[in-house]
Amino acid sequence: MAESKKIFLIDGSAFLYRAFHAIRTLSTSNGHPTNATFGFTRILLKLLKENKPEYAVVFFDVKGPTFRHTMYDQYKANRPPMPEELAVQIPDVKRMISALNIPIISKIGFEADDLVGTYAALAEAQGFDVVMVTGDKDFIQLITDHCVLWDPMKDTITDVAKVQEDMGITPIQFIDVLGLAGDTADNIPGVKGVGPKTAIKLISEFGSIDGIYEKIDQLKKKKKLYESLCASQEIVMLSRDLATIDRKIKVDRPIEEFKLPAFDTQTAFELFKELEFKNLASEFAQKTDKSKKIYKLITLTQEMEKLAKVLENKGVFAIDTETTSKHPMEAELVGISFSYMDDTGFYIPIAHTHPSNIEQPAKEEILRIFKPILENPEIQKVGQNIKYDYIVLAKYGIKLEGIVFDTMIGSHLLNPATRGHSLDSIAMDLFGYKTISYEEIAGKGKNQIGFAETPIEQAVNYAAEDADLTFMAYTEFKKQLQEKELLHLMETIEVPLISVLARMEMAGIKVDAKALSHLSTTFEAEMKILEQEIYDLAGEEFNINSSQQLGVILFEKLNLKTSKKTKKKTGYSTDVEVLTTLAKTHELPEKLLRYRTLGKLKSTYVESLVQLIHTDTGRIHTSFNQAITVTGRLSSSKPNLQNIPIRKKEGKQIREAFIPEEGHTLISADYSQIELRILAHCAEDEILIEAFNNDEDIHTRTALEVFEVMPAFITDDLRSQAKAINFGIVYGMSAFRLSNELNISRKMATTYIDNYFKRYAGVKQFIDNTIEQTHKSCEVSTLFGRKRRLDDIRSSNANIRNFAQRAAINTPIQGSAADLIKLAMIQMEAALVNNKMSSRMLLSVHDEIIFESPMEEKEQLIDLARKVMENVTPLKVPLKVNFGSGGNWAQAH
DNA sequence: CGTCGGTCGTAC
DNA sequence: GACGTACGACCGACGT
Repeated sequence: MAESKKIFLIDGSAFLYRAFHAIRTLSTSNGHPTNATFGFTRILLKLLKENKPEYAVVFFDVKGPTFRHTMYDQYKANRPPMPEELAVQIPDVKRMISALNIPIISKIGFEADDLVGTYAALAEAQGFDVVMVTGDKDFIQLITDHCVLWDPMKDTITDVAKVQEDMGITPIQFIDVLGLAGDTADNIPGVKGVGPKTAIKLISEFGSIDGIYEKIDQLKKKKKLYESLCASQEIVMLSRDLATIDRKIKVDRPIEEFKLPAFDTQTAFELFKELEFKNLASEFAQKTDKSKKIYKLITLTQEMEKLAKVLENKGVFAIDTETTSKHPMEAELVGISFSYMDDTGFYIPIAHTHPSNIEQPAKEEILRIFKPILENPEIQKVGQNIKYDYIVLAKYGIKLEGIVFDTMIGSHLLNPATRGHSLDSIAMDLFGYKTISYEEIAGKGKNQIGFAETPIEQAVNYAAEDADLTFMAYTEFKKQLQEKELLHLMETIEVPLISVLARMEMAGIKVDAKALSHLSTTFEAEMKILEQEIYDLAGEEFNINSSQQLGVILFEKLNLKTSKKTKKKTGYSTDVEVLTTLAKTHELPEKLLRYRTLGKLKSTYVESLVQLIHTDTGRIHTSFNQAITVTGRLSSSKPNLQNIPIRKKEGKQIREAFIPEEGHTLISADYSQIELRILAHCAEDEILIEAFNNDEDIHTRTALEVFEVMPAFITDDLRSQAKAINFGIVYGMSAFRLSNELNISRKMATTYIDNYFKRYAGVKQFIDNTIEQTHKSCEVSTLFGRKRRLDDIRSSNANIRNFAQRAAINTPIQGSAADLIKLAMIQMEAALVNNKMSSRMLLSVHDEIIFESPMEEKEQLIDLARKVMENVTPLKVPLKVNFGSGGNWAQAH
């Protein structure tokens, strides 16, 4: 069967708007919006990929009046002007279409619709099968046996049969449907009280508008409809004419011109890179020319000594270790690579197991030659996540000194909002360079091998490339950080912190494995009982952990009253708030809450903690990440030791399993009200400053100010309400949220907040200023110069904008606190060394540092930590640190 | 069998 | 819609 040729006619104007609204705010790092361009690109790529069209063309409306305006001066009169953020993207969209080598057509006085209609007719006449690519229902009228409509966003195809099936009419009759129903978006009136449904019904019954008016008497019994039809006959005719797509406009480009040439991947790549569509850029990247790269295998003693000499003379180089594991505490060295110059790299294999003729140098020999350089603080080292290499090398008795830069952290400081600062993405971003993937040398899936099993010949290029790119990225990032005034933060906080964190991770924290196993058994036993009770109450067995199944049981089977939907409206919410309410009327929710509490503790904490106890050290070694959070806080993972329970009784038992080494004690040093103190400093608020200067209880003070009562009347309850307000302020809380939190009326909550801002006028001023400034610069910064872009603050979507406004308030506060405690950690580490103490820093939990101290050093540690931490940096209010100590983490707190 | 979005819950 | 920042367990849909 001969395939006829296919052409895709794309309704560009419609997709511009749809893409703009479908995709949330998206912009380049300098604030240029790209959401519409991105959405449009996705549609076109989907089209190209799935349909591999031979012919295609994109049509756009032209700004200015069309023949429809001549027919009807109110045409589209209620259409608001195109949003500025969309308008500025039109050139990008057109460049993108051109980069994909798809022709663009528009014609003065006509809309994209008419061009589609005309070319559809032309193409069909020339024997094409036509696919109209649009989501606009107006195009239904153009559907024929050889012309269908495809909505790529919903992925639906509408043809003659589908129209018949859905509406019982022919496509051409749809014009009359539009004539009757009108179109509010285009300001076409239609018949009053007649919507699409009635219109379809009428047309399928009478065949056409003319048919209706010929037999209008039949409708007399439906008085209202009859009257409005009679009253608007003229309008209907006009509406019908306006809705009719012109299929015969004069066009000059022959269809043969819409035959698509293969498009230029390079141009597309350049454009995607410019627009910062990273995934697309990476997809379109050509294999970068690797011919100028010089990667060398080094195995002989002589070569190693020569390399060591060069590294020493250069004074700065990149280092990367290849190992057997992603977890540095588990990792064994397999090789080391170095680079001191763009486009070069050296690899020294150490422990490859793949059979080979290459003789690997002896480990002792390598260490002997390179140890002096690696430990020399005068010789500068840069790395990609160099904390990892620090820990690995430490295991081999090498104390890496002279760390001056980390490209992962550099990438994050420049763009904290993006996840993924891997060397691969950095290389792509900076140089459009596609690195050798690990899969390429080690395979993927379950067949993947460890690095040690890879052949040395392949490992050389992979490993040397890493060092090379790290060195190149270092040069570039350093320049960029300098330009953006971030280099100081890098050099005074982030870099010195690297080795501090490395030592904390190596130290780890001791856990009582027996206590944890005991907890596990206890929890499990109670859960087992609860499980059966829940099944009995439900009358059937189901997956208790599935909130979806639970929703059905609670709200459909037991008919309990639903109170809210889930955030994304995918089902019934069954969170703690809902279940607590339901617990008043039924036993099941109560049991479930208990089950959830225990399950959470068991699976998230007890079990994962036991698994992560290191076999050699018997301790838990978390990973602190410097390049994750948008505000500059650290994060902790594998395991996350920053969210170990503390508030509830059962949770506390988990904290009790964290214990000090024999003869030691755990000491917790906790910054008191760090965020509110920073707020006081930033806002220069008189009352806040005064309260902190007098070392007052800040929540009590807020209660006094907000509730306007005498000190003697401040109850515990009032104080905790004030506490909620204080927290809320830092997070930009609404009256809605506060009223929920405090279980008071919305009006009351508003009064409280008003009172707060009246009394704390400096805070009010600070918030207003911050939002205003951020709106201007699209950026916020912390006391120490850390920056976060907030393009969303200019969004036309109120939700997105409000979110950005709250982030604009919170980020300087949370971020400054993070900077401050990082600085404190750096100074503490130095102070411990200076005082030749054996106490160690183990953990940091945002406003708290955990130390492990020999019993006899406890008081000295507390004195020292107080001195260092409270004086870490001068603010307009004093800093205060609370200490606690004990035989486990719960006691220390 | 892996990935990914959604929901929930823990911390500061 | 409605309070900022994280990590991670589990479910269930979806793709390979």
